[in-house]
Amino acid sequence: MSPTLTPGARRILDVAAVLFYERGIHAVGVDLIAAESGVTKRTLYDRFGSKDALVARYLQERDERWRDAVRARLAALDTPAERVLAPFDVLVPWTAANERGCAFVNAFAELPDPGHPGRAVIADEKRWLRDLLRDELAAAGAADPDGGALVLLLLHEGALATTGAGGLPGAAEAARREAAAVRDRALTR
Amino acid sequence: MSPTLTPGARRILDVAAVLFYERGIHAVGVDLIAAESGVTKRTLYDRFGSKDALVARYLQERDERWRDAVRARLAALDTPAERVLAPFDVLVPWTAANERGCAFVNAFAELPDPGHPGRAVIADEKRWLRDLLRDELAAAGAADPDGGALVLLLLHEGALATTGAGGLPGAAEAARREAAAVRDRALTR
DNA sequence: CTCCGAGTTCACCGATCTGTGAAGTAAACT
DNA sequence: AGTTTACTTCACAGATCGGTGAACTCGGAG
Repeated sequence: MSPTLTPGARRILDVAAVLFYERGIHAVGVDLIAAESGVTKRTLYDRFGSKDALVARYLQERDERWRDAVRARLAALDTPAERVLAPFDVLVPWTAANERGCAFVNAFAELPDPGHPGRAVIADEKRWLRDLLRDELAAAGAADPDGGALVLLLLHEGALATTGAGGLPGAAEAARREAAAVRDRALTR
Repeated sequence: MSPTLTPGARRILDVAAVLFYERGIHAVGVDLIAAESGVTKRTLYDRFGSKDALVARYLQERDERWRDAVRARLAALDTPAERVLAPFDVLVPWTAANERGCAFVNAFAELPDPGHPGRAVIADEKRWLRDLLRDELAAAGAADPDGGALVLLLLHEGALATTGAGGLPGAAEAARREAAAVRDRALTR
């Protein structure tokens, strides 16, 4: 999938991922990214072309890492009912390690232009999760997979927002508990 | 509380509110705000002191407007059960008019410095809503007002995030329906 | 030996950023 | 008449922004 980054490009992307998430996209300049990567700005532009493209790559890689975590959790779960909660299982440790909320929501806040290459990545990420929740609910035999998936999505996104801007570290656990209750109601009825 | 803004300052704040929300805080410069307000940059600094202070004022005023809307809704509701849903009643038209998500979550994404004057406003806003939900649940006789308030908060914030970055305009209605179900369970048990 | 990819150094571009200093104007208030 | 309030004009500062051009080094592969 990704055409094997050069060592320098790898470092740039790792540094950019941390800085963009921790400090925001607009607040972090290419000069800082280059300096922190032990690389010149010239190399950054030779590898990525533009800051916008680098931002898109950052979001893309973060999306991949998160999907891999969800897929890994799914692979460890057998019963359809358990599988519905897989994203919430991942969410608990994820929010503990990422206290600045959802990187995609944050990026959305900073990228008002719908034509920005990063916007497509954001849209993909949200759609992927919603589709996954819907499919798992359907596989578990829920009466209204679409409606249920939307409610679970609300809880998921709410937990991310609430751990970030809300400053409530326990939000993910609460979201997981409530998600289980929503699932049970969707299955028994 | 607010010491009656001068006409110029009023225009500056109105323009800044739109631009900050639509395009982001870092992306909007003071030159643009001044120009769009029909005011010179000098006036902007004479009235507000700094961009950071202007940002804080923008958040503060938005917070006040939103609280007023919730309080107005509360004033029109009688039964304790209805009152619990007041923030969700406000949320439906609010999200329809503000398609770029929660201004406070967005601002949080752009203001990583905990010392920024805007951060206190963000924290206040979230706490106010959580306390209100808790108090209304308690007044309605809920068994666990704290736990219930957190779940309702998750749905509320989830709806805002999902209408914004998620691009799902119907999220607020779904959140309101689910909030009603959560409330009913909290009251009957 | 030669070529190429990866990365370096360094100077530079034009634009934009927040913020300030000094002086002047017009109207309203006392 | 005098003072205050609100705002203007204009020039300027210092930094930082994203992005580029040209030439150079170095190691590995053919």
